[in-house]
Formats: sequence, structure tokens, C-alpha cells
Amino acid sequence: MEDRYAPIRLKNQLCFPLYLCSKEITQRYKPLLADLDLTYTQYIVMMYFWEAERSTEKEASRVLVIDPSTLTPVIKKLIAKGYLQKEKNSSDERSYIIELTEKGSALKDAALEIPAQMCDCIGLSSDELIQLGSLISKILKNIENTKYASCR
Amino acid sequence: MEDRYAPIRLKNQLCFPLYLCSKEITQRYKPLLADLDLTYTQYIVMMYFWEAERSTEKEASRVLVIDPSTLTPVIKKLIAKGYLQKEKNSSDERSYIIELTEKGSALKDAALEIPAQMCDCIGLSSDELIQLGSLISKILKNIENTKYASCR
DNA sequence: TAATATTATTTTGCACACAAAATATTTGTG
DNA sequence: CACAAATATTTTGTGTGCAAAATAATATTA
Repeated sequence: MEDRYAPIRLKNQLCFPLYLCSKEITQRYKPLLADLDLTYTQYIVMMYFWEAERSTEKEASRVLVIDPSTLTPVIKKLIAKGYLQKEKNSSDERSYIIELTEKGSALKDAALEIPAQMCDCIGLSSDELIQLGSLISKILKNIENTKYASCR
Repeated sequence: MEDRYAPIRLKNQLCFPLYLCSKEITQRYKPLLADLDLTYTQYIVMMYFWEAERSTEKEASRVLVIDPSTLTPVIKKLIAKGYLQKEKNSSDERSYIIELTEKGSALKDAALEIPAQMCDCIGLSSDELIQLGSLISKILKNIENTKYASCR
């Protein structure tokens, strides 16, 4: 009763539920973020700037692990909404300093309730959350370490 | 030394590493799937058809939790590559029957090695894989159950 | 210092991903 | 049977996401 093709059966994949989970969570953020006029990616970027206040695009790209060619238009939209602003870096005119506006900073308080609401949607105990966090970070570390090696 | 804004600090989010993890895994699939001329989403769809052999688009969309308007163009590409084919459903002319071609079926054998290679990239023990799978499925179940309730 | 290489950002092209509207067909109801 | 409601698929519009090329400025080196 063995199944030669068991390895490629959908239900035997871990990656598939993980990909679903990520998509579903993004979906659940939508109504919560609509009040702030943010998409999920824009929310991630704003979280970075709520903490950093100011930064170059390169540094934001590095921390958020978002490709610069993705980040440029996202930041452009956040500038259009008035949450961020941008000026030439006087010490290196190739780069720009992006910084939080007052309006962008004010948004931080409106966002404070969101994590608790998301936590309810996810429905794990705090022990389970810690467990999951540690497994995910283990994967991220391992992927990082094997990034430039061939995958086997 | 309390931090009023701790809930929205990037490092205190679980969703962010989960979103990263999903993106990184997709990235790691790329070189493995290049040989099969498939993207990650196309691979998911092919896995479904390797098992189902034939199906309507609606059913595929339901099982894979991929929006029909996303699935249509993906299937179109897989047909163009010669892996799937499509014919009117004679019992209901609104829908189509999508089915595996011989070429598409043959691809299954070439794909057999991929999961083991991905497993190495992820680098978790089998216990940890089971643990992670169970946590993810718990989240998916909870999201499913609270889908039409307000999120709190 | 002039030519070359490197770096930060942007642009272009292709592939999802979903919401909302459009289309074609079928089903339910008077 | 006519006609409204429901269903399966497709199209359109907007927003990521990444690779590769383009652009502009800085750093390196012969």
C-alpha cells in the first residue's frame, strides 16, 4: 500500500499550508487596516518607520527584506498619503532620507489596537505563539545560512 | 521602562516573520522549479492535477484556496506550456473540465525529488515539522471559523 | 586625474493576488 | 414558458514581488 508519489501529494507538503496561512493572515488584516488607509505591506513599512523615524531606502529594504524595486513604489504611495516624506541625502546624493511626517507618526496610536485583534483571529495560546515563533525563526535562520549554497 | 508602543514593534509581530518565511521559501523553490518550467503557484496547481487528473476550475479554486480570477491566467499558462488541457463541460456549459496532458503527467516524475531538497533548505527535524504543521493548521482552522464574524 | 567599478535608486517586464464588474449559462419561481 | 436569481468563468484595476536593465552619483585604481 505504498504510494510512489506521496512526496508530491498536496496534503504532505508543509509549504502549502504555510503559503495559505500567510495569504489568509494578510486577508484578515485588510478590514483592520482599511481604517488606516494601509495595505499589509504598507503597514509593515510604517511599523519600520514608527520605530526608526528616519532611514534610507536601502536600510529599510535590508531590515524588511523587501526588494528595493518593490519598496520604491510602496514608499511613493506612503508619501502620496502624507505619512512619509523624502529628501536628498546631503552626504551622499545617490540616496534619499525617508522620514515620518507628523501625520504618519499620529497613525501609530490608531494602529495600537490592531495586534490584539489579529491575535484573536489567529487563536493560539501564548505558549503556542512562542513555539511557532521559534520554529519560524529557525527556518529563516537556516534559509539565510544556506542561501548561497546549492540547495542540497 | 515600559513601552507604550511595544505591541506594534516589528520584532514583537508574529505575522511579519511568517510573511517573510513564506516569501523566502518561494524564493528557494525558484531554482528547483526552473527545470520544470514552473513558478511556485504553477507547481501548486500541478500538484493538485497530478492527484485529481481532471477537475473544474471552481473545484481547483476551492481546494487550493486560490481566487478564480488568479487561477484563470495561471491555468491558461499551464495550457500554453502543454501541461493541461481544457474542454467545455457538456453537462454544464458554463464550466470547463481541465485535465492533465501526458506531458503534464510525465512532469510528476521529474518533480519527485523536489520536496526532499526543500526539506533540507528548511532544516527542521521531523518532530519540529510535525509541530509546525499542527500549529499552522490550527491557525488555518481558526481563521476559517472566524471568517465571517467580526475579528473580535 | 581619467577610466572603471561600485552603489543607491528607479524603471521595465512578468507573475501572482484579490475586489468588483462583466459575460454566459443554468436554475428557480411565478 | 418568461424572467429573475444564482453560478462558473473571465476581465479590469490596483497592489505587491522579484529579476534585470537603466540611471545617477560616488569610490577605486591604473
